[in-house]
Amino acid sequence: MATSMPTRRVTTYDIAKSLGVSRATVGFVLNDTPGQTISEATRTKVLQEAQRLGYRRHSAARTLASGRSHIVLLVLPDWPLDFSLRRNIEEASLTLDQAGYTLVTYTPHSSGQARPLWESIQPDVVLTLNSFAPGQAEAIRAAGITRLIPDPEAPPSEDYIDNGPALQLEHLAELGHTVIAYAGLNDPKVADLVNGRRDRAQKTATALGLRPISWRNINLTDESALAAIHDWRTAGVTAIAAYNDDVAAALTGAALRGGLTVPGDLSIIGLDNTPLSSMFQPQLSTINVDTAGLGRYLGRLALSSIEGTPPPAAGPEMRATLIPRASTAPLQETENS
Amino acid sequence: MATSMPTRRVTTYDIAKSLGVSRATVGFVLNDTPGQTISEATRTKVLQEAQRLGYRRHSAARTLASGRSHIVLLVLPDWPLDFSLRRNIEEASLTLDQAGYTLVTYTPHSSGQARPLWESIQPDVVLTLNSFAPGQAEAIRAAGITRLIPDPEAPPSEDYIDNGPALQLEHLAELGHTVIAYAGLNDPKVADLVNGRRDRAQKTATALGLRPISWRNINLTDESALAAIHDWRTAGVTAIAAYNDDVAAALTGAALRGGLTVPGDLSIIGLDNTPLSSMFQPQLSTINVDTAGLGRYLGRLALSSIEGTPPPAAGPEMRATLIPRASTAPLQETENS
DNA sequence: ATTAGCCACTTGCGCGGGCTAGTTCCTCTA
DNA sequence: TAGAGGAACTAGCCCGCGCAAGTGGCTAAT
Repeated sequence: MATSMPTRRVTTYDIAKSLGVSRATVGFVLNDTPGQTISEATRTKVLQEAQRLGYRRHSAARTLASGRSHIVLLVLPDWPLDFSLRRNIEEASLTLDQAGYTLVTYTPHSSGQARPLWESIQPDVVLTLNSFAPGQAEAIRAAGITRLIPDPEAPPSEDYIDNGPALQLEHLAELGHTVIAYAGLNDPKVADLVNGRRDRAQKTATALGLRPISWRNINLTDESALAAIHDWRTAGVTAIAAYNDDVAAALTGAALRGGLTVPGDLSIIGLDNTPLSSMFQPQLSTINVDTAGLGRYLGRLALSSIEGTPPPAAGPEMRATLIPRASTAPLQETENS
Repeated sequence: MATSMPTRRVTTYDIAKSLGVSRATVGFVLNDTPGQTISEATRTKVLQEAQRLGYRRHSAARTLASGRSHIVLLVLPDWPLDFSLRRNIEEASLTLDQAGYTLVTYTPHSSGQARPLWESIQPDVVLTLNSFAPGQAEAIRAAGITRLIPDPEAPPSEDYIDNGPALQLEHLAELGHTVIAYAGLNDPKVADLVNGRRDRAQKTATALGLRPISWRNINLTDESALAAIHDWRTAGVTAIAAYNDDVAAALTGAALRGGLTVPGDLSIIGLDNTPLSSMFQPQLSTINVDTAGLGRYLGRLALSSIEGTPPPAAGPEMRATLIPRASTAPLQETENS
């Protein structure tokens, strides 16, 4: 094999020349440019020739000429990419891809990457899952990017996804529990999320006329979980809403090893509907979040922002739903220490 | 505030005009173009004006003109991004950044993203940590990218990092153990890694004149770990080398809960030197891998490939080192079933 | 006196493709 | 039979920047 000399890349010009048409025509075909009429014969000729020559668009040239990079940047927080998040991203990516956009994910690292990614690739939109860190939105704007989602100016619309904690509380209340605790995760990286969910739970409790829930952040260890359970038991707690399924699992495991029964002595409900939650013994009641649906929604949100169309309606399929299983049960009206 | 009319972006032309110099001069200053002599006065004038006008380079135009995107793409496998991997990436990113390149990470998702990232952003190099999946290298080449690391044509140089398993075996052998088992992780996503390390361990055992190690992949559950331990104990195994610290922790925990002592009855050594390993009780012997150093090395490797300079020497600081702690001990010459 | 060479720049082409403003040809009326 | 109108294209500018090739002025060497 000859060490393939730097064989120039195939351009629209090559296609045009070899077909005896103009570059513009080729461009129109390749982009399905609206408002252009191209005969079916020419269209297929161009497409075939492009295929034959192995044409691939030059994204940089396209970006330069059109002013749009067709790249959507998703700024991720520093949390571990768990099961549900990955599904979410994947689905958003797919949605965007179908519209000709590419999703790039990026985690700004603390140890100061000098040139943030949004400067290097000029995305059309920058997304984030929670909200932009202080100063971050300004930095992105300064790089010439005008479309940020969620809009840093808009008030935080906490409401549109995270109704999971509300469902947890409603479920437990419905089972007759009145003394409920909230178990967060003691990890600074997700502190914001934990606090957000807890607040949501607290509000729901108030709305339901329950007494204010007591909360505590635990580590995923037996000791930590047991200590929390011990305190809550002495305070008369009969049900726990957990930040996520991992926390619920830790609590349930600790409770069982500590000689309690679940849900007999203690009802515990998680959130996320991870595969683990249904394999656990007892199977954990939890909240299912349609991550795939959320991902698609995020993708459509980005598209609407780019194309200036009205934002997609948040479909009901995206609301969290309760998955009652074996770790929650009606309050037993028995001896209470 | 006037809804800032679409205020055109600042270009080198603007700087040049406002300073009364040519665009080229501005470009030379902004890029420190070698082989060009620019007076200090002009240089600072240009820099100041660029600053004042808020100039930011247009990456697409730069890519188009120069033929290089200054982007390095790191294709990640589908594993969870654990502690050490993140450090690794971060360090590589930093190294590249200092040379004016940007590292973008990307995980191809199974559910078929239509347009892989390397087509959308035309990176100068595509890196991967292990090796390219079958067909992947060809796909990348087809997109016009010529620089792949590791070179798919080169024979796998298994040797340059993963001497960790060898160290594990040597350590255990040195302590007098002769019947040693290897515990992998039963997760299809990391199967290649597991197999690679196990092979490495196996080879070392042979080289040391030990009898072939028996191996088994476990899940991170008590039952799975206990079952493995039980079988190995009946086979006379006195020491276990684990795929990583998590596996070592699972085994150690299970052994203790199963009534054995570690390292009294069983020596166990992990790999990765995760924070967990030193917090465990007993503290786990493990292998430290200089992930930060490896990250820097990867970055330099990419740079050398782009700039055509000879590849960096793999410094000794990148070799794995043994961290002997409390979970391994000399073989007890006692009753052996 | 001529030439060579350096300094500090400038001119201008081209990267690949989008897109506006034509142009040509054909068909269909009145 | 002219003219309107549309279908099916083409010409050519422009995007912002890199870079090769120049350009005039000046000094140092032949």
